[in-house]
Amino acid sequence: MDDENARLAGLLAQLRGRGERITAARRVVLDEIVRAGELHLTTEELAERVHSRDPSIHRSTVYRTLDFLETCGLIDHIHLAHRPPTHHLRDDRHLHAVCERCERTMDLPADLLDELAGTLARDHAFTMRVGHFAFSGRCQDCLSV
Amino acid sequence: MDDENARLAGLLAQLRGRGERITAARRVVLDEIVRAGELHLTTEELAERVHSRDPSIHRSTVYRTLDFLETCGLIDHIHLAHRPPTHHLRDDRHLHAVCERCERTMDLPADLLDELAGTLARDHAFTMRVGHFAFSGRCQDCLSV
DNA sequence: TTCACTGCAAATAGTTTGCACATAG
DNA sequence: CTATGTGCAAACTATTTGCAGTGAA
Repeated sequence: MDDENARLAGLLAQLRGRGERITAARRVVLDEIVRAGELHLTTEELAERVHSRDPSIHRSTVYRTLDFLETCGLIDHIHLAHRPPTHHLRDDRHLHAVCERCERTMDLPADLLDELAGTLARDHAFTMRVGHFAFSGRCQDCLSV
Repeated sequence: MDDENARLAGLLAQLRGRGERITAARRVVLDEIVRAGELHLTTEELAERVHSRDPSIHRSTVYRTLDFLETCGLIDHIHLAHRPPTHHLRDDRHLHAVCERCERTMDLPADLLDELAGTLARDHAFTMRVGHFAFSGRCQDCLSV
């Protein structure tokens, strides 16, 4: 996908613009996150993909790189149900709901939380970071079980 | 507190009513959860309190007991920010917001999510389990930092 | 008396860290 | 050249499990 290559190039440009170094690890990790798209990959899953592309990149480097990219504001992590956190580009703005029984994840429009975010800000002086946690509950199929 | 003793007695009665055994571990774990009230104790924190009251109760038993009590419907766990899950009585119905910077937890009324829960059920066939995750964001003091 | 519950030790999953070496700029 | 990033091994935190023995009903 040319689209993905362009996206990667843009992200690397952001790093360069901030005066950060571009290393093999950062390039490959970012690339895998771009390629993963709407998949929700955990750190271990990303590490595995990264490692299969470049076996010299150590798992601990992937952990450090993800921290770094998040600090730089390029990516975010999100908690889906009871598995380790997953990572995605920060500009992917949508919400998630996970069925606590079948573990199926569904994507939801980000504006569902707009009103609640407003209420929290107005009445409780709390600025919500939308989307950091998934909603937990039951999908239709699992409701009666 | 007589109130807390009564609450404990009621919970034990529920177990007995279901035909479950009442053991020392179950008694002490439930008692500590009742006494903890609005504190949000992790499994390890509970295990420590339980152990200091009865050193013969092993940490792994506390894990198993918490699972058991949740399966029975007496307690729930909730994810507050980036620490291990915390436990509370199921009939404690309120929401939480955690500041991602100072880690302070604030309690919020449960009805804040009523409308969203309705929308999810109506438009997305998803029945939300309210309160399983805390909101993440920034409290007023940390907003500008 | 019987079977569910528990203690213990060991295994597992996920993540972090110290340090010496490698490398981007 | 030099500070920053990385590999590696080891530590650490949270949790689970197999098994043999204990105790609630």
